[in-house]
Amino acid sequence: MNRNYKAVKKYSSVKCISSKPSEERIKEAARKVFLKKGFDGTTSRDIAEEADMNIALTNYYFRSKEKLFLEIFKDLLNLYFQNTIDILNKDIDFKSKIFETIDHTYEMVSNEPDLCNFIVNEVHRAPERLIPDLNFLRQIRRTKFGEQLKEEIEKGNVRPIGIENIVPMLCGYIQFIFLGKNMHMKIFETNEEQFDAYAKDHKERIKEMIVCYLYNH
Amino acid sequence: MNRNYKAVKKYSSVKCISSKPSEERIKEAARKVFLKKGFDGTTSRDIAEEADMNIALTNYYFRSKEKLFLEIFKDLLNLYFQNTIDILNKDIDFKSKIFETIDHTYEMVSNEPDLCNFIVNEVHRAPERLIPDLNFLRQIRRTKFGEQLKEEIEKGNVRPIGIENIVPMLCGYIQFIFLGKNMHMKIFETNEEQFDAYAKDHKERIKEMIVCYLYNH
DNA sequence: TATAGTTTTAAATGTTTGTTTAAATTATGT
DNA sequence: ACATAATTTAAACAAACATTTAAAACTATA
Repeated sequence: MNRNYKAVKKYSSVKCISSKPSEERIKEAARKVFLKKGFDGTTSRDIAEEADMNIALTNYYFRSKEKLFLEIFKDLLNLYFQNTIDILNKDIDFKSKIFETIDHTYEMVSNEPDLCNFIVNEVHRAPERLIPDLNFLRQIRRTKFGEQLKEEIEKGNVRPIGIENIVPMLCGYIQFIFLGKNMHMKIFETNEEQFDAYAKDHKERIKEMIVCYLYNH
Repeated sequence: MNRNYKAVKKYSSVKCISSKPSEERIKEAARKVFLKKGFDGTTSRDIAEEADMNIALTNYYFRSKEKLFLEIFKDLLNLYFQNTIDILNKDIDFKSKIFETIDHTYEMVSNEPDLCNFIVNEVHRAPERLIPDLNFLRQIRRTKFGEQLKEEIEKGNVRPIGIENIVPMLCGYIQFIFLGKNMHMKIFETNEEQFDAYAKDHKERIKEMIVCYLYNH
């Protein structure tokens, strides 16, 4: 008997294709459970149960819970950052880019409500997990948006401000609203629908506030 | 033998005084570990080790890990909200109150760097834990600051905005900066000292931004 | 259809988990 | 000093944990 066929990648990729559905099902289940419960709160059995598969398969395909987590984490880190970086590099004017970045962040956290909490918490608990993706993350420091910002400041249109201050404004402020969603709903006794309306309104306020701050100096 | 003397509170409080140091030591250790690792990431043995005490004592004094957590959680929820509520009820003018609230939030998260992440994450994972403290939390909806805001809006000084929109601006925006501290330090390759300077600068920007937004309409 | 390659399974591995036990120790009131 | 109450201890508990095993069940192909 030879275990870890898949894990050690001993055989041709052609053969592996046949295993794709199972491997994919585990990843999808793991993604779902990790997002909801975090690494510490998730057990291998949770994942197997969610995927409706034998417990041994998670280790057969991914060798360990940690390695499976790191694959999911990498994907989710991409989902969290990649589109934003792309928008910041787009060929549109400065102010539109501000609005689009805020809108995109709002859409992202609306569509994947646990993503923010997951990323923020897992990075906080174990920041060393970021190291393999550091080069990817550092892209945020060198975007077309950064050049545009510099231009606008030099022209005197926009007040002096660094990229490290403005990006959290575009991405973080609306994220915080969703990070504290449950808290907000309890305090203000609202349901999901009412919260969504509130968040949407708040998003527009953030846009106006940032523009107001940048252009009035 | 009679176990759970302390836990079931069968005997006079005079006797219990002698146990205070131990009970307190466990609470302090638990607070420290829970803050750092969260509920799921903390084991009873972590706490006992941190307190340098026998494992059985956590259950002797608090009956279960869950009950011990809920005591800590209650305290930390208070630390997270009480002072802010007090400031919002203070007898100072509207704009000073805005600045003081932001400054206080900044001090709070500086002094207890894990507090924000802890509250945000634990409430997200198990919002039902808030229920015993709901009345306390709802105080935020009825503060002197709310009345002052209404006045300022009626006078036409400040743009129309609800308490549910303005309080997250005062508390949440600076919190987000600290929630993503590790992420920020990795992306921008800064050390603790540099991050603190950045956060302090950003705090002042938030103040100016909010005032700019509220008073220019 | 025989065979080798691959996937899935039930069962077991040794740890670690939260919690409990009963005995040993310390403190208290008289 | 003594009896009783309270605290602390080492050891054990069953359950849950991540992971591994070896055999069984598939699948592809020659």
